[in-house]
Amino acid sequence: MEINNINGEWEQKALFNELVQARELVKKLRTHLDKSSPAGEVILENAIASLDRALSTTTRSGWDVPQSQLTTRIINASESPRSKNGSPRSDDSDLHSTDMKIQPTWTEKVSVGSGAGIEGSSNDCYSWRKYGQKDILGAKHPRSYYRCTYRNNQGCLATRQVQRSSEDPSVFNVTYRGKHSCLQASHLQSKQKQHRYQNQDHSEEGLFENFGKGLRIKTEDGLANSQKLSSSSSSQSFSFPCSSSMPADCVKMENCSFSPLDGNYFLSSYHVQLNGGDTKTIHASDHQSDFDDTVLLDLVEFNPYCSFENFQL
DNA sequence: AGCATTTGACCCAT
DNA sequence: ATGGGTCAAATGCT
Repeated sequence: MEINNINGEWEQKALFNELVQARELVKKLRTHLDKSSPAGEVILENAIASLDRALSTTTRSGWDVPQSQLTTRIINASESPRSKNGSPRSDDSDLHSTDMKIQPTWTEKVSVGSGAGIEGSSNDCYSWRKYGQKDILGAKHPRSYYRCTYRNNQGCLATRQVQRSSEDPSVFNVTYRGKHSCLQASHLQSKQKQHRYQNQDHSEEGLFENFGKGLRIKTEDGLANSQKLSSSSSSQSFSFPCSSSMPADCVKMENCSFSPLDGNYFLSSYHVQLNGGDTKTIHASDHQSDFDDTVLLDLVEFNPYCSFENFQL
C-alpha cells in the first residue's frame, strides 16, 4: 500500500516534469517556426494551450508535484549518488535496507548568491539535523549529510545530502532521499493547500495559476535558491514567467500585466522585503542602478509542503 | 542543561 | 583496498 503511494506520487512528478519540458520545447520550436505558415503557428499555439491546461489540471488536482518547475530542478527517480545505498547499520538497519531501495531520490541544483555561505540551506521548510560530513573523492568540497530532525521521535527517514559543486561554487547539489513521514510534513502540506485555496479567486487562468507563488526577488547578496536572470536593458520593465498571485509577506508586485505573446508577466514596480524586515520599493526604471542590469529572481523551489510564511529574504 | 554540530571511527558494497 | 554512508563521543552554542 505504502509502496504504491510512493510510486504513484513519483510517477506524478515524472509526468509533470515531462509536461513542463514538452511545453518549453514547443515554445522553443515556435521561435524556429516558418513565419509564412500561419497554420503552423495556430497548431503550436494549440499545443501550448493544451499543455498549459494539462499542467493546470495537475496543480488543481492536488498532485504532489513541484509547482514552479522552471529550470533549476532536476528530478530523476533513478538518480542517486550511489544507486546502492551505503551501509546503514545499528538497530534500524533492516528498516533501512528494505525501505531505502524504494525510496524516491531526487537532486536539486541550488544556486546561491555570491558570499552566501549558507551551505546549501535550501528553504524546503523542513528541519534537518546534520549527522556527518565526508570528503568525496574527486570533489573539491565535502559532502554534508542531513537527516530529518524528527527521525528519532517520529521515525521520519527522510535524508538529504548537500555538496557544493566543483564546477560552480555558487551551486549546491542537494540530493533528497525518502519522503517525510513526520508531523511537519502534514502540517506544511495542509498550510500549502490552504494557501493555494486562498489564491484561487485572484489567480489568472491557465498554467501560471499556481506557478511562481513563492517567487521572490533578491538582491545580489540574497541567500539560497536564487537564479540570475538578465533584465532587459531596453525595456522599462522586466519579465519572468510567474503568476501575479504572490505571497504578500515576500514580494508585492504592482502594475503587473500579462503578455499573451510569450506567456510572461511584466511588472514595472515591486516591493522587496529585505533582511531585517525593511521593505524597499523598486521601479523598473531603477533597475540599472539597483541591480546593475541583473536581478536575482528566486525561482522558488515550490516544495509542495512549503509554507510561504517560512520564507525569508 | 539541552540541543546541534563536528569529526574520527566503523561498517559494508564494490 | 577503497570509498561512501553512518554512528557516536566530543565539542560548541544558546
